[in-house]
Amino acid sequence: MTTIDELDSRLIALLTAEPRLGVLECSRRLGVARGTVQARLDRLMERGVITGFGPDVSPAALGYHVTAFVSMEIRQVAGHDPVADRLARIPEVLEVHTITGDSDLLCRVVARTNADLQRVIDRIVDVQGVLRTNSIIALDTPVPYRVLPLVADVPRREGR
Amino acid sequence: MTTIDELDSRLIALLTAEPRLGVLECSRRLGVARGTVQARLDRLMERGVITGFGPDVSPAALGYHVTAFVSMEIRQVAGHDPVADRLARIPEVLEVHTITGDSDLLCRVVARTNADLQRVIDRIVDVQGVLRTNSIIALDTPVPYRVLPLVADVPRREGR
DNA sequence: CGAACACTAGGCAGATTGTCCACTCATTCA
DNA sequence: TGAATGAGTGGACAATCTGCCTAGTGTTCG
Repeated sequence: MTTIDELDSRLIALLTAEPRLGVLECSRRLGVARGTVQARLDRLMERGVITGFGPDVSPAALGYHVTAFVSMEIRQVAGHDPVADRLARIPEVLEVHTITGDSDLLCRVVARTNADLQRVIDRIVDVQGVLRTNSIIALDTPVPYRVLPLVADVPRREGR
Repeated sequence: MTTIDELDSRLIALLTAEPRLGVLECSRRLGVARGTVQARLDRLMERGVITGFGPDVSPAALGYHVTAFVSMEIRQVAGHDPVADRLARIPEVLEVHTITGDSDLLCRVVARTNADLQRVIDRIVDVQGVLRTNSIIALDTPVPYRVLPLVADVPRREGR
């Protein structure tokens, strides 16, 4: 299994805090040679630990102030799920999971307003194979998505 | 409300596809002057549309192969929620939302294995104020988190 | 009309990148 | 033990990019 050491962890934390940092500046801050940082970064990406440096876009800043989790029951089919494909065509659907429990799929959607959410849900319900949906609105997000604590935790768990 | 035009959209899409691109290269690909790209980027960040360029870390690559959504009922308190604060101290808790519906909080957690998930849930249950939890495991994620379709959609909706 | 704004096109010095190299140190293993 | 391997260091190189500035051109709008 892939693991990371303390230097990797510090590097990721540093880049998370100040993503625009160059390799050279990172090496200075971490107190290691530039080549080392470069090699570490390359390896982290090769191993898939870091999947990219994509710009983080805030849906809220674009006017999508409503976030909701929509779980749904679908007509089960064998093999690859065509329902997920169709859901993927709805821009407001940001994420889709197949899940355990009473429902089959759980997706995260955003909308401009509550009224707009209705429109989005209607689109979801319209998707062929969707039998029933259940929506939960996220009122607030006291802990926004983050991975840093996990990254900081890994080298500790792996032993020094 | 903040909005973006087609050039912003293309810029974000380009950077999402190839995040390591520099401003100069972006300007070439988009067919505009470097200063324009620079100004657009600055504005997008000022307005909070782009919140950062943090490295995207894959929990799975670190050995956290299990993702679950844990909803919970909590002892309601007025004002700022101390339960969320305590949940935030658990590294495996990646995200916390307050929600509508039967439950009060919904959080996304990861764990190394199903057995490990039990440990994480135990930690959650141990949090003062948490009365009851309900876990749903994400078996598969046919649509991983994405914002691109939304970004591509905005300029269209805003009119040309 | 004039002001404000966004964009283009260019120039400049300084910093950074990608890519080499040679050397050291620790670990692994025949 | 001794050789091989992998990781890190420190330094060097040309090519490139960055931040910053100037000047000119359209557009929009009060």
